[in-house]
Amino acid sequence: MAGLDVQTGPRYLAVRRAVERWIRQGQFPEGARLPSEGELARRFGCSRMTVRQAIAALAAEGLVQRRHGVGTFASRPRALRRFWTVLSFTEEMRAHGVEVQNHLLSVRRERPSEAVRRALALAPGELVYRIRRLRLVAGHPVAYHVSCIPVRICPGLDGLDLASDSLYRLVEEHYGYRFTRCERVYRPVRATAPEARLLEVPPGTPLLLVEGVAFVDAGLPVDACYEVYRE
Amino acid sequence: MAGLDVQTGPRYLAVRRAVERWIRQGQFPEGARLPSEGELARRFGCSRMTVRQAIAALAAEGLVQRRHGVGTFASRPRALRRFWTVLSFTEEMRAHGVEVQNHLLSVRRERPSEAVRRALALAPGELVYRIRRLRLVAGHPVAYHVSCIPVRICPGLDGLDLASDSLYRLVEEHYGYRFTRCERVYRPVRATAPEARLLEVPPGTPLLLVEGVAFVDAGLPVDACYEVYRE
DNA sequence: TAGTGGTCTAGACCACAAG
DNA sequence: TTGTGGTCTAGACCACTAA
Repeated sequence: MAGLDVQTGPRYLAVRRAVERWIRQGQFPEGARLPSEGELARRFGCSRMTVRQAIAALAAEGLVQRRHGVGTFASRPRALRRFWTVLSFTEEMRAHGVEVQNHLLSVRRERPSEAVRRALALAPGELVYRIRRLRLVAGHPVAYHVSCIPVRICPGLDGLDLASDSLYRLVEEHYGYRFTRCERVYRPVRATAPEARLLEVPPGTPLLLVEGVAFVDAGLPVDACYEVYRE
Repeated sequence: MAGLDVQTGPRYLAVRRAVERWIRQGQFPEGARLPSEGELARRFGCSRMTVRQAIAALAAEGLVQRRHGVGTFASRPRALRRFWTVLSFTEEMRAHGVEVQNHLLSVRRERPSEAVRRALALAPGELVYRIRRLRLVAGHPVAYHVSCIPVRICPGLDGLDLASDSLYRLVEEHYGYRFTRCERVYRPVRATAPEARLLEVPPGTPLLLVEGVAFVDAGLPVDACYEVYRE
């Protein structure tokens, strides 16, 4: 009658399944308002707290959105955008509800290393901005990040607000590029002395090294980066 | 007296802050059992449901682990192990509390494509196991995955239970290897007709393509994989 | 003002794990 | 058997939003 499953198990899971079915089968298309919690409780013949438990699970999954004082709305299942956002650490963490502080250690015009020169296909003698940052979560350092970006491609990058915004977003907005591809290598390393100091771990602690290159539309390599992660 | 904040706001947030502080400051080191929910309710002068709301939030964050019938235990903020587990989709999803079903489409001994042959540094004429799988979350396909593993390195792989376990875990356990490095390329593609059919999207839908090679200790390439993700 | 979600209570019984 | 977390109730009042 109310659409509850015949299946056994906790009542809130039955409610959850029922509401999920409504949304997935299109009875509540994206953006539509669901019945209020009180109404659902009445329909399913359970208490409002039980309905809330079901709805909370769906909200955590991204299948519904709750708006205080307004209602609960059908939404899209967010699936696995995680991999996209490998491109942008800051945005990924924000999407997970984790506050990230980017502490800018330094940004300098430098002569690139041979590896970076090759990765970015630079002409001999060409300079890069070398951007060193520390990523902090809840005040604790979690990663040390070095990006190298050709001065020719992003002139004046050192004058922008690198501390507070996502580097990739900044490059996209100020220089009109769009990152579309990246290559990454993941491998374990042990913390060097300076890395250990920055990340507040003993030297030699196992870290994850991620090295990579990010490309924009035309296949142009724009960022050669080096990161080490704690944990 | 119970360590509740002076700060304003919902009571469950005060409880949450207090318990979080206990753990972060080491009063409950990793693995230690926290007071029971009833005990916490008594200490904080609130109902058990309020304590549960606080603990649920910490559990979602990974700062505590709950074990039915046993207790609640301090854990490590999981920080960013995400990147490690790029190596194993199944394990990563499980760690996030998402049930993944691996639907085995086929596993066959095949002659590899030229690209795979190069990636795996195969001798001419060498064969690979080509493992085609569909990843399902909540019954819906989210990714199509093709792995190629040299028959020489993992003989008899086609006889193992590829459907129910993580492929990498299986290889590590049965053949004594340990995956330590992987290379990945991420880029957007449009769904081909067969991919569209498998992932239940219209052909041409934007997908994320991840191509890569995974290596074991000695630097030996063991898996050349190709995956496309919805969304 | 009316209706919504957000918080909270003081109980209850069940399922699970371990001694 | 004991103690834990898991589920559930039938209310209550608050905070927010929109009419």
